[in-house]
Amino acid sequence: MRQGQISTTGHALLGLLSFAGEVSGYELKQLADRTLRFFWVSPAMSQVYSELGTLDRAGLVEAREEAANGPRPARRYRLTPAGEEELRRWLAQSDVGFPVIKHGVALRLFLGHMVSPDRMEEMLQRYTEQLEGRTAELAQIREGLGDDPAYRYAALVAEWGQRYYREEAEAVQVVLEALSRPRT
Amino acid sequence: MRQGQISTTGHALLGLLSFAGEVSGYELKQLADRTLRFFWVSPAMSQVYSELGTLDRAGLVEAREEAANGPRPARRYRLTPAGEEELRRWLAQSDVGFPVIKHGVALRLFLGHMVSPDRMEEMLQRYTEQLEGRTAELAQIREGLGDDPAYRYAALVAEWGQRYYREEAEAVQVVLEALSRPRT
DNA sequence: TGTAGCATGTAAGCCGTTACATGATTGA
DNA sequence: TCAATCATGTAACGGCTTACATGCTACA
Repeated sequence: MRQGQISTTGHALLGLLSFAGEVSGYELKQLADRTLRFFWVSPAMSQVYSELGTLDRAGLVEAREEAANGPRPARRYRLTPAGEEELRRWLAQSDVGFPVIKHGVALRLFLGHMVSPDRMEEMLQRYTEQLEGRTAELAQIREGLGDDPAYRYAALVAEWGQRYYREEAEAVQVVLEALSRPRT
Repeated sequence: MRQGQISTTGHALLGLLSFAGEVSGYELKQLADRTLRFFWVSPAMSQVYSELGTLDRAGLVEAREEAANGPRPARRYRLTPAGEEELRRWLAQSDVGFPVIKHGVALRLFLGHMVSPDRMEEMLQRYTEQLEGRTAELAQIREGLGDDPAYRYAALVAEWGQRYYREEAEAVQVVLEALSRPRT
């Protein structure tokens, strides 16, 4: 029942459970891949399991054992009242750091004096393609949310993400143009 | 002389040394705070020192001991030819992952169904202010770079960053407006 | 005289990943 | 019958942070 030692990712999983009702570790990971991935990090499968263990020991989630078909039990987890309380407390009190970005493309552009122009252009082009892929994924997710008020906030975040990807694509075009101009 | 075990942050520091000439660990950290921080992560002081140790043992940087004023020697590091080679190799060959964002504001917006409207608005307002601060910092850095071709790429990254902060601020305004409208 | 900045490091520990281990079910 | 997907976990380790330890110099 000790707390304060739950990580942000732990709280994020708690948050997913507040939507999801009762899910297995496996399903929780899939949900994270469709949501958290876009604005946080989708934890590895193994971390989902270990985090659920921690949350369970802290009394913040509850496991229900299903008919074990195999050597290990099949568990489904749901939020406990204490878990919901902790989540609300964390949302109300934790301090919100400025976003941290690990942007490999920007890092390599910054070190452009050591990269061949061809490689640089290829990298930026590839990033543009990846952005298109992500935009498409996110558009599909946004569509799936519809205008159901239950997903109001998820929809806002998805729209924010789409905006961001669009802007990134434009910024990359600006960089490509600047690079194609001979330097003064 | 073993390599392939240098982390991305290690390579980023190698990259900073390719600009900086010869610097102390302390100066390298300061440089990282003015550059890496905006698109990667500025490593903790202690990590700068341990990373320099690793790079030294790998022959990628070279330390020159200065008159030790105190119990510990004062070291200044510079890139070796092997270090420059490794940096070029890494830039040419390493695969560039899609950027990873840990966006605490978006995470909390996503969980908006558990946050009071007041707290949410306060959080978004605060983020706007932080964005203004960052924008000002970055504007100053961009100015300092001038149009010196040596800082061509740094300038491009700084401009990209400014664009990004501006867009984030606009996106937050859109969210605030959406939240202030009564839901359908 | 005390505090901020310059300066270098070690130790402990958290967060998270990859690799490994195991097995059932479903469909091509 | 083979591969993919569902499903649950352990072990080892990397990367990074915070806390701690130490001491000089300049300045208010």
